[in-house]
Amino acid sequence: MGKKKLRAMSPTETEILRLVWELNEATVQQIRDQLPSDRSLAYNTVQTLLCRLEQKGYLKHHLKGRAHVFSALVKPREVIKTTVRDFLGRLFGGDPKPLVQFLAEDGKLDEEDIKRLRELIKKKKK
Amino acid sequence: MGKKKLRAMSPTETEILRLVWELNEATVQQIRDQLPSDRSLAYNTVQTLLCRLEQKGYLKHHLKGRAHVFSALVKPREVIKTTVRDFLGRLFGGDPKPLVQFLAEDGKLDEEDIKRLRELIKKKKK
DNA sequence: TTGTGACAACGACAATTGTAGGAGTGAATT
DNA sequence: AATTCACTCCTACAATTGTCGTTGTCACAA
Repeated sequence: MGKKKLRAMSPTETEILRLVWELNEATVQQIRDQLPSDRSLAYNTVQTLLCRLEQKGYLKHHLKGRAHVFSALVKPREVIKTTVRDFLGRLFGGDPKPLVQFLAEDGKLDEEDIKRLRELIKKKKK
Repeated sequence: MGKKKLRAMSPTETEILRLVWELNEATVQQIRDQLPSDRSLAYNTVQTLLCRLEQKGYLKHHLKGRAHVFSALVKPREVIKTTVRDFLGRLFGGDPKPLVQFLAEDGKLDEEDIKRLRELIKKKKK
C-alpha cells in the first residue's frame, strides 16, 4: 500500500478537505457555498486552500468546462486516523478516555449512542 | 463568570500547557523533562512557548530563587471545551459520533470504558 | 462589439509558529 | 579569582497560515 507521507494540513485546510469529502467533488464555488453560515471566506481564499491541499497531495482536480473540479485523493479514514491521534496526543497525552468522557458529560452523547458503541465493540472483539 | 477571551493556542502550545497541568506547576526545565521521549525541544524553545502561553493569558509564573515557576490560569475543562469543539467542527462538522465511533473501531475503547460511560450518562440525565 | 459575470493564475503580505542562538547574571565549585 | 552551571532575556528567522487583490481570459448577453 502506498503509505505516502503527506505534508501536514493546517486547521483551515482540514476544514476545507472535509467539505470536499462531503460533496464528493466540488468546484471552488461549491465549496464556498458549503461553508457553514458563520464562516465566510473569499472566493480566492477557498481557491488558495484547495490549491495548497492539492500541492500537499490531498486533492486532485480535473476540468469541467473551464472550472476546476476538485476531489479527494485520501480517504477520510486515513486522515482521521492521524489527525485524531495527533490531537489526542497534544491535548490528552494520547489517552482517549478523557475525551470521550468529556463528550459524554458535555451532553453530546446519549444512551442511544452508547448502545450502538457497545454493539460495535462486541462485534469487533471476535 | 470571567469569560475572558483567550487568544488561540497553537498545537505545540497546547502540548506544553497540558504538561503544566500534569505537573501542576513547573519550571522550564521540568517541562522539558516531561516531554515524551520522542519529542525533544531545546530549553529555549520551551521557554518561548511558556512565555507565549503566559502572554496569551493561559499561564502565570512566580519566582522561586531565580527560576520561573509556571502554573496554569485556566482549567483543563475550559480549554478542552473550546479546543474539542473546534476540532470537532473542522474534522467532523461538529458531530461527535463519528469521532467516538472511530475511537471504538480503532480499539482505543473497550467494554469497560463503555460501561463507565453508560453510568456517567445515566447519572447525568436526571 | 462591448459589457458583464465566472473563473483561474499569480502574487502579496502581515501574523503566527516552530525552533533556537547568544549574551548576561548570579551562585556554586575548584 | 576563574570556571562552570543554571537560568533568564532579548533577538532572530525561515516556514506556514490565513486572507485576499489584481489581472487575464473566456463565454454569453445586450
